Amino acid sequence: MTSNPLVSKLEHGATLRDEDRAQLEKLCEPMVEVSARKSIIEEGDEPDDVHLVMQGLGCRYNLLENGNRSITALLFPGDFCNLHVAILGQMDHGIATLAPSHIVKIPRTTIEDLMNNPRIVRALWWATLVDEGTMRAWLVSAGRQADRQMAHLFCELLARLEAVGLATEGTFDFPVTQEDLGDMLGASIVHVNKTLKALREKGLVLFDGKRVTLPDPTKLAEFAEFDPLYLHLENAALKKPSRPRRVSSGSRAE
Amino acid sequence: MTSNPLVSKLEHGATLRDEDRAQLEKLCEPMVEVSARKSIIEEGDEPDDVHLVMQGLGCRYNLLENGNRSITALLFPGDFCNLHVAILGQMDHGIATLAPSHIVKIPRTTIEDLMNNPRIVRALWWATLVDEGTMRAWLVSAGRQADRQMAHLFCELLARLEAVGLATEGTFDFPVTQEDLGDMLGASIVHVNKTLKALREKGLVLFDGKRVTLPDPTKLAEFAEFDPLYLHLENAALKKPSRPRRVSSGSRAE
DNA sequence: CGCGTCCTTGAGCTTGGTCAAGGTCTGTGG
DNA sequence: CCACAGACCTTGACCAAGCTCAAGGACGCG
Repeated sequence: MTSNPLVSKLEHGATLRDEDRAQLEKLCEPMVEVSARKSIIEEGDEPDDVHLVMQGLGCRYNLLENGNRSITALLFPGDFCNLHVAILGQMDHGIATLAPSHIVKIPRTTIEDLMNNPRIVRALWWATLVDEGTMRAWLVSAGRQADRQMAHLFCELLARLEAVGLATEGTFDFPVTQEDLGDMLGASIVHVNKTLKALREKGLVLFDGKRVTLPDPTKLAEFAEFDPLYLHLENAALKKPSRPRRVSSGSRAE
Repeated sequence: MTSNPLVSKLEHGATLRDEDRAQLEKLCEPMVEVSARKSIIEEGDEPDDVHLVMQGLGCRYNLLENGNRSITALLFPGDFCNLHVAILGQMDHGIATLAPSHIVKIPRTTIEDLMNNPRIVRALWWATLVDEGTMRAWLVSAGRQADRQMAHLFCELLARLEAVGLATEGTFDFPVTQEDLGDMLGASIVHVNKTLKALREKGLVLFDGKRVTLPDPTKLAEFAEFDPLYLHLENAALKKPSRPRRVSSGSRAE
């Protein structure tokens, strides 16, 4: 058993040996402390190092011309900010902290060394695909009403954080402002406030700006139409018994 | 010069040798013809083969419980449907055709062979990252008004299709219904119709269900706040001269 | 104690959804 | 060749979700 968030996350997607764990743990220092609401990488940057969140909470974001910020992903402990540094030049989005965090900067060459270990390559590829699935789920969710969308987000957070031991009994730390939440959902701060109130009155979500409590996760998942398949976790919270089948009249190729 | 869409796409992201091109071209047969609106892979499937679009138009989609379909990506010639088959088990989304298409099915083992060629691995990784950037751009776009969002989509299509020689002079084939367009934008069919009318009256977009004409791409890009950075193409259409800088009061780490 | 940041709520307006009706186009069978 | 059906497009009327503006309250920190 390890307390390293990178290792415990990757164990969900790949089979690692002790030597792999040691190699991964060696990556995770030295850590830099970054306070809340700091920019780490900006759109257009060409960073030399790969950044990894070890503690706290970061996000991917894009700024719009009207000054709005769109948050496209949350980065929890064990999540990489820019693993692709060696392939793409400029960043097409920014990275910032939402809460006080510990970040590691890993030189590009160290990452290239990792690529010689096929089990680690596989694990990192798995993590990338989960990130992609998560973004897809956000995109689908963005087309729905704000209350469902917000409920879906909280379900996802519970499932993700439970998988790395950061949530128990339907509660977890989530120190963000309502404005941050609005940037995640593409909603105004006023509407976030009213939506939170509605979910609270339904007994689905309690949130005080620091911590989230979900009194009845199953009921919340039903309300949100949440299905954790996209997280590709073995024993995900809120897992559905069976897959929904096609509704429309379309027919299958061949 | 090749007419193979996979090769000409990957040349934008990696440097290939003749032997690499030959190896890639060998993948691309035999092709299967699939008519429009057919399901190719469904959510929950565990496909054995990797599917690649060679001609036509496909999409990634998710079905919601109310029967709505959310299209999360468009698959043009040269795009893989499920390159990750070896890493993830179940599909967390479906793949379908929108237009009549030619599809290749590549056995998993052939893909594993490809992974021994580092230039091809790099090229495929680049393609995956571009897909990811594209999805991120859709997510950001989803938070904006339908007319801007639609304009953004048409700008993206122009840039992507120009890069593979499928668009000239601001016009390209795009045989989808307004309902399909609604599924891409998360908008109702009625609103799609009215939005198309508004863009037409502004002289920005002409679309007849088969073909798109953009009379003034620069003006459209300005309206859409389109920036092709996320496509990571060397000589992208509609490229902006400089990157926008941070507006908010946030400060940088360190 | 005072200021800044964040939360809360109401009022009015805009965007976009739903419903309904009719129009166009195309392929098929008489 | 025409009639018809089905799929898709178009438009108007009305309603609901969500945005902006505005004002005030709670809380924490220097």
